[in-house]
Amino acid sequence: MTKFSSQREIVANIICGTHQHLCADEVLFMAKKVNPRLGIATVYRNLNYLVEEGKISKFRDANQGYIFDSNIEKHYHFQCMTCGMLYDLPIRYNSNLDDMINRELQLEIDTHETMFYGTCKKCQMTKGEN
Amino acid sequence: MTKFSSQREIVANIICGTHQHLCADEVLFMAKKVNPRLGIATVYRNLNYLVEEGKISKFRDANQGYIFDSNIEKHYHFQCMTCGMLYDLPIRYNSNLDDMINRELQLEIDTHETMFYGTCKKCQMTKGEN
DNA sequence: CTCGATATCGATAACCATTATCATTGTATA
DNA sequence: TATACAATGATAATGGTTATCGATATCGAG
Repeated sequence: MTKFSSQREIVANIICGTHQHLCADEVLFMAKKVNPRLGIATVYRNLNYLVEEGKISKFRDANQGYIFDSNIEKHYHFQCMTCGMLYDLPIRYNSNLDDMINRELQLEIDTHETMFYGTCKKCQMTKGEN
Repeated sequence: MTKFSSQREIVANIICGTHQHLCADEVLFMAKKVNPRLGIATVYRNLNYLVEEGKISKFRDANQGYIFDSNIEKHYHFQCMTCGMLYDLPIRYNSNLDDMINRELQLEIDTHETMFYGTCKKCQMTKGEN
């Protein structure tokens, strides 16, 4: 039986109240502003609870560690290889791909994750200056 | 200036002579059969050299750590969430996606990586038995 | 309201994959 | 061969995540 805790509420509010992609350290940093005694273990615990409950998702980027995402709709990401910034891409999830592979290769496809890599607008301009 | 070493040759032969996806531990295990003194640092060093030289590629799966892949053609992967097995998918890389995003969102897209998740044929059958 | 069961916290140890260090060994060229 | 230096390999360090466990907080029963 799951009990209320202010720490869980803080973590949930941080990750759900933002449309950014946050790593555990960033969540900890923000959580400490509300409750400075809150620790990294509590952050991971509650982020993983939220993932299990399907309220947020997590994925990996080009670097080490997990990125936590309050957007649980299936969607695609872009990461700038110069500054590391992560963006959601405003293109629709192609579920036809899953169906097609399911049908043609007899695999049970649940989902797919796609990460686009390249250079963001800001870094394209900065490059030109050098 | 890069010099010959038998260890580098062993690692290169293992990863290039297979069509599997190998993690560093697996490469070490196979390399030790040829030269038992070969260490994990040498495995990583030489795998990363090969990646830098563009002779192999590396990516992440659902678990921790890197997967090294001798197939440097852009292609898609499938991972069975039951047994963890990784497969190349026999569908062509959709470079139109990169071009489309490049054009419509003014991002400089170099590439994209897609991982499909689901259940492989073998595990579909095993599931039915329970 | 108080008590007791137990879920949660949080400091920190443990873990695991990867990378860095550095004395030793191997390679190649003058 | 002698010399320069690239590469090795044992191991320490690193960094992110998870496990441990005594202390604390929550909540339902009485």
